[in-house]
Amino acid sequence: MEHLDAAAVTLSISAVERDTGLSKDTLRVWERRYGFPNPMRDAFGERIYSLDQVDRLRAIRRLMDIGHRPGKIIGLDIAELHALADTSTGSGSSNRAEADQDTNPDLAHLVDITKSHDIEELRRQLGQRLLRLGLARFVTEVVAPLTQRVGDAWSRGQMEIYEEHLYTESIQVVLRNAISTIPQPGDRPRVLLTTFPSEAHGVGLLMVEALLALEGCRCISLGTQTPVWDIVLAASAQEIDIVALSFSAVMNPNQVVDGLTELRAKLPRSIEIWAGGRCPVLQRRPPPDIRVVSELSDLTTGLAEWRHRASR
Amino acid sequence: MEHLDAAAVTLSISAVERDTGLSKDTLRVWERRYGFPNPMRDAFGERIYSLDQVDRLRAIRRLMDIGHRPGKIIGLDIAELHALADTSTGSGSSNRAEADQDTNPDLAHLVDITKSHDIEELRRQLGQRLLRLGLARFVTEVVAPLTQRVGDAWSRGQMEIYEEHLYTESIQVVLRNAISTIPQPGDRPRVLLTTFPSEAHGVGLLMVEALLALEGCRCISLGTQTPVWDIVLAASAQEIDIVALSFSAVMNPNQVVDGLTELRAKLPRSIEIWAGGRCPVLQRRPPPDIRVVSELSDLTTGLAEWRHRASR
DNA sequence: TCAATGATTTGTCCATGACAAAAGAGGGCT
DNA sequence: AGCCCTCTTTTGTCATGGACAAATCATTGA
Repeated sequence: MEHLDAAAVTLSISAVERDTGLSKDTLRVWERRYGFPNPMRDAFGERIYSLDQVDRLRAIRRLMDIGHRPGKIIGLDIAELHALADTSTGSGSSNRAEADQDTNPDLAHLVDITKSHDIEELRRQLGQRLLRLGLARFVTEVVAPLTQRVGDAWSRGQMEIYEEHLYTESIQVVLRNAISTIPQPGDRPRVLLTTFPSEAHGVGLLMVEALLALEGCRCISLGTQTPVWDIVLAASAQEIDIVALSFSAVMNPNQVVDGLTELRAKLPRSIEIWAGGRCPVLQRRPPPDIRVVSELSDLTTGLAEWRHRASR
Repeated sequence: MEHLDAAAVTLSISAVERDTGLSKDTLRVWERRYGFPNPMRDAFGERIYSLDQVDRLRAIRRLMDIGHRPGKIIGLDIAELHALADTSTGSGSSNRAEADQDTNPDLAHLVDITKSHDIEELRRQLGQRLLRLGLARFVTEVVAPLTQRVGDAWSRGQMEIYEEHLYTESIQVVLRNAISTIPQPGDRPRVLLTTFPSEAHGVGLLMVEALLALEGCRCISLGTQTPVWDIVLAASAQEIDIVALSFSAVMNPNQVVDGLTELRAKLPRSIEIWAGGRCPVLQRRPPPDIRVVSELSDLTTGLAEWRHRASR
């Protein structure tokens, strides 16, 4: 009778593929080239991976997502991987964000609540701040920096995936509720919100939707993961003025640039493309004829400019 | 629409894997054994599949989901496949669903609204039915069959992906709003809701959450795509009684079975696993010690049983 | 009619080789 | 510095073909 101890648990290669997102091919080729992972074999000669190795693989995956290369980090043990995650900041240590991190005890408090798994309390606290600050300030001063903190904590291995999911779900509940209370939906511009197929993170979209709806935009959200061609179809069917896309730090830079370029080519010039989020490549080499929204506050200025252009 | 490229479009093996749910290994071994699919090769000798073949593969996949075996049907052309799909009813249990499809003009009306792209109207109509029927009947009599219809229409190519996204988003808004108005959250059982990493569809979760919350369960949703090990961690941290998972028809059957078996092995026996959704493999070869929730109405009976057991 | 047994089908795994695309490293140039 | 053009290394994915357990079918005997 086996007990559920972590030591005895092993996974097949397809289970590891499912849990780490690394393809079977990649897992085998790493083993061949780097000697890691180094799975046992079962009675049939098939690979069986220990939980330790899967954890290490996940840590490696996270570091790769923020720009590290497998060959350099695959030899490190789990402690070294975590240490590396601590020193290498994923989302570029911008001065203001750093300051927020250090000086804002309220955010730290909210992160602590998240880690305490008391989601009722988290939602209560979020709701309280929403009421106190109003939706716009709540989004820019609480949700945005808090989400970044949670993302950072996750990429450093200080937070489990399920904790991040609980956080995301709570934010969604609060934001969606708030959005649905915004009285009269505006008319123009009509903004289509979505992400590319490899981007599953949807909180950024909700933040943008909240801010734009407050400013009197008509927001049409497709949720996450829409293929480029379907974005084009939707924009045309919905008579869209602006297509707004959100990119998290974990997205492949080339997919971002290629996708945006392709989208720009397929959309009529009259439709603007706004790209925002924590994805570094947007700052470093933004595609032409795309509006990069670095900060949430850029939304209002961008909107003012659009309205000015439209009124001519 | 611009059909400028329908004939010229080809897909790589990984694109076909994504679109059909058939693994690369399976695609290659079918080619080796049956001579189909029969992809062209590009300049580098890599397989490129025509849209025709992908359509045929999808049709084969659907027939397999209702019990046909690949060797018998892989030689049929697309017309024969469709004919076969029409004659062979999916597992016979679909009398009620079938009747719904044919007799319920209201559902057809809602599908038409979805395809007309008037999301304001769609939400209005949904809200109206919610008020008229109450949340429980709204979920079972409107959302569930409607979602199935939309899914069917999509898999038959009668609906664009973005239209399905618009539908999903509208349902989410309506359901989440309704859920948040359920007055007192119950205490027990504590139910954890989520999906496996390869399952991005979250509407099923919301339906279950609505029904269970109405019955006085405490629902903790992780949203979609949680790795198995994190489900285990979350279940323990949240003192969960029941883990409820949702599976759409497009999920790889083996991933479903393997994942469930693995989860069952890692969770303490005291925590139940409930698996529901339109995934055929759940009916045909359900893993042991898992409660398969075939119909939404099974939730109430299952809950009554759980409470009976718990009260002893 | 049903259960047990042998035959066939089918999906996944394995090992190894190959190669394009991405990322890094220089090297001149302004 | 910064930028653009090379060359080299790294890395993921694809290909081939062999193997085999598990699922399913077909057949036999009670």
